[in-house]
Amino acid sequence: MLPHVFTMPDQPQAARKTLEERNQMDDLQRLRHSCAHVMATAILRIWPDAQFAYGPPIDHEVYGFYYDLDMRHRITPDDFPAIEEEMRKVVKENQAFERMVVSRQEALEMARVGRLGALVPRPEPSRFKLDLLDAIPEGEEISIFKNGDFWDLCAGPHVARTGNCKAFKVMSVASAFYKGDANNPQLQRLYGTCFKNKAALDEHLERVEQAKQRDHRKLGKELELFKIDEQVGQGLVLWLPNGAIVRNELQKFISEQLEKQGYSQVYTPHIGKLDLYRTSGHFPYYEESQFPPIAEREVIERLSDGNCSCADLHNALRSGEESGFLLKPMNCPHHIRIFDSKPHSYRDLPVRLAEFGTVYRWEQSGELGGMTRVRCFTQDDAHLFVTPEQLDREIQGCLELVKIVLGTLRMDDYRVRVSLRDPASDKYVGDPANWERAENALRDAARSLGKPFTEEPGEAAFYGPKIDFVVKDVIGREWQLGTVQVDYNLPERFNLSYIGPDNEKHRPVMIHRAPFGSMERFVGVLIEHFAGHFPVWLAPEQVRILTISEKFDDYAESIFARLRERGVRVKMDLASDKVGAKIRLAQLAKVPYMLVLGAKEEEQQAVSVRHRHSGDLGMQPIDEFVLRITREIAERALDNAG
RNA sequence: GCCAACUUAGCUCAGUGGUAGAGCAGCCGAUUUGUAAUCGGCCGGUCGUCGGUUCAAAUCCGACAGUUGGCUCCA
Repeated sequence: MLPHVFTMPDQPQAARKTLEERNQMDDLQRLRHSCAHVMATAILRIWPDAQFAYGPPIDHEVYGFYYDLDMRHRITPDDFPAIEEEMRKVVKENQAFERMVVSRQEALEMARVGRLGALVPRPEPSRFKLDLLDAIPEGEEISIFKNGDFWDLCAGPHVARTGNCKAFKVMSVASAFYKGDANNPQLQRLYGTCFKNKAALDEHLERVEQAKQRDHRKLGKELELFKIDEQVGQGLVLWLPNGAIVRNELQKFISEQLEKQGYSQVYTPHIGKLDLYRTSGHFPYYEESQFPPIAEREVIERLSDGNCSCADLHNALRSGEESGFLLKPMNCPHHIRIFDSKPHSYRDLPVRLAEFGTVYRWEQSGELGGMTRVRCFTQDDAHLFVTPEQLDREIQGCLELVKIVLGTLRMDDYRVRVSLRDPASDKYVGDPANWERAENALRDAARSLGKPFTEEPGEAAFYGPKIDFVVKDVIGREWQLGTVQVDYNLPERFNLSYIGPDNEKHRPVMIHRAPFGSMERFVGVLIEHFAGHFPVWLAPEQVRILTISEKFDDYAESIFARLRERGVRVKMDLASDKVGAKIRLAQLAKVPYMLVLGAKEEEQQAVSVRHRHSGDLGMQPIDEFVLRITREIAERALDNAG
């Protein structure tokens, strides 16, 4: 479950737009596309052997376009100034973008003599352009765009002159497989962006810089929320005390909601027998994304005595000849065995089994990062066993939960994706009528969220349709958080049943749902959502007491005790610093409330309250503050000041 | 997994072939302070690891590990 989603710029094939779509390309895209040509021109002047592939404008938070290329020189960020310098010259030359329609023959000839994506004919053919030409359907118009000496196979459209690309920046260099296929060679991908004017560019760069300040990896370190330790392992999150508080509060909150919705919470072990996952189909089908199986000591010893190799052991486990265990990649098999531990009447249904269940997946090393892509994570998982008639209502219930929790955190910047089956394919299990019903139920549920959603036929799993919640991180990457999936497959595989009113056995339908995905990813996204300024109920440190001088240590102790007794997470700063310094530290630690204590306060049994956003709130009786903060915590209120 | 860049004190970073530096944090002392940095001292690193080149390596080369940006993958 929990597919991680990564959406990047349109891949070439998908990018083949119709003429109409291209005409609708907005001004900014047109400008950026033109800037990509300016960049290519500049690169060729510096490195004449560059072979260009694709160079589209993209819809991305940070980047505005890229151009994929291949050449001997490896571009590094040190090269950016020189590239930009050369680009400025091209802009200054104010070359006209000229469109020229050619026949396929003519285009092929240009590519053969290396004239496309080039300043002059070259000994080497324009190999990517040749390939690109192949992809253009017969009968479609083929156009060449020229600016100065640079000729490129390009559908356009472009701005009038290179002089329009006034405000640009080369942003980043990375690599990309040609045509997005891992079997193809890797090209250098140079990202850049371009705006109408310098002010707009500067504003954009400033925004990108601001966004980086909220990166959960940076804040996670600064606020001591979590760490990933080299000695523990890649992709294995250590929740530090502060992060653990945030997670705990969230889990408490979610648990409360689960109770209200009639869920039963369960606990299950982190491993299970291989046979369990054979039944579920997870092993060895998804083998490459699981940690390798665990063999029993007795088996290892017996086989080693017979000179058995690692490969033999592996094969014996794989084939089932020997038994072993698997770190669980999903919680459903365990929950299914709980459901199946006794017979069920239709009157018992729905059975809703919930667990903050920890799962392990072998993600590729290059994909790991922060808390958003890890190898061990805890899902806010649950499995609902329902009759077909109950499906609609239960799906609705799942979305209710999402609405409540995301609403409380005011996280409304997500998109909803409904994944449906591909009508043309026959890979799907389960009765088509049931699918129809489930898809309608999911669609209705999505509609009830009151947010725009996309329907994506062909994206459903083979076992059932689903609805996903997708959010963006600070650098524009999309991550899937929650998911609600209907499953017709596992009840079959485990031969689940309930006794219906007709006294016959019936097959239940399962719903997998993890409304926030994993605690790791959710908290990672949450850190960025709040920029580390957690609302009081989530804040690891809710109040910090700052004394004016050591004379007030005793008074501080009494306030401290008072707050702690009421369950408030409070700390004291009794150092001999000035208040200004103490405030600075508390602000940097993003503590929501600071209580400044001096002579005035002690005299009147009061506290001077400072809020991290609103500043000095003045002096108030301690009782009043206790009331204020405990209410704020109980209500799970957000900072008014944001 | 692939391509590239990066890895120096707990943190942020300087140091490009000649015996390791700063600020912050920590500790000690002085100061007793009113809403975003009081002053001074001390402690702290076999420069990611291993190997190579060199009279000499944080610095050059290689392998490995980790991080970052992409690509690929993601039940």
